[in-house]
Amino acid sequence: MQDNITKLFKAIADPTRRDIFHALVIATSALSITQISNQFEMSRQGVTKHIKILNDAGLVKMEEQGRNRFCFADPKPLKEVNKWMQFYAQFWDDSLGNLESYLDKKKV
Amino acid sequence: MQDNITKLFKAIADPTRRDIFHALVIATSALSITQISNQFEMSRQGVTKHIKILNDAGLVKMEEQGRNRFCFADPKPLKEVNKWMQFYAQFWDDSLGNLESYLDKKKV
DNA sequence: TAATTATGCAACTTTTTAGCTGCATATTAA
DNA sequence: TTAATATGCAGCTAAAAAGTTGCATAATTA
Repeated sequence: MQDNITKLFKAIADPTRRDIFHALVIATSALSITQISNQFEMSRQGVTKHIKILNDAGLVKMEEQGRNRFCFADPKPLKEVNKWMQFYAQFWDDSLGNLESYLDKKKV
Repeated sequence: MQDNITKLFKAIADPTRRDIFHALVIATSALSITQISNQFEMSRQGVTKHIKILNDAGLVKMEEQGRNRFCFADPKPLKEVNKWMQFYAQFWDDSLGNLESYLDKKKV
């Protein structure tokens, strides 16, 4: 299968999933699948699939309560994405200069 | 078509493309398509396609020189990804507390 | 108990993605 | 000029992704 970081990147690469994730992050409480589906012009099963992918990536957690399955966002895994980006951040500005400093460090 | 941020996320969602991008970032000079291809166990045309996607996302720039097309990385667009993540960073640690502070801010 | 509601599972279609091979062409080297 | 090299373009395949509908089932509500 795919490694975790790839799962993460793929999970947030889809605009609908970013929207679902965002809705869960700013929600004041956990939301059931149906509640989430109602916010999107897509079938419930379509939303369910997206949530499964977000869940596999660790970005959404669930809690069953009777016939409801309440979902809530867990942004922590995004730390990994941030970590991945940190390496490239040194090249964002003044890229040549920073590249040189990176190469210097590498030599030492 | 896709919006820029989605192009960016999709570009880095593929592990091969992250590898190609990384190779270009740490390269001491621009590399031709053939030079890049030689570093990967994949056909030149496969690599070319990945580079096109990275180029569309703005992460790779090119410069033609005779029969060569030299490629080099441009990590700047990743700033956008970083910006996207900044919003969620406030929920990484002590997520409930920070969520509340976000909600407080929203109310004001 | 009967009707409603929330959900999962399975099967299917369509689109996108990742990769390939083959061929044409332009540039450079012998 | 001939051979080699670097590349693009087109077309193809296979697998993955995004989304659908239909049906079954468990939990609630009337």
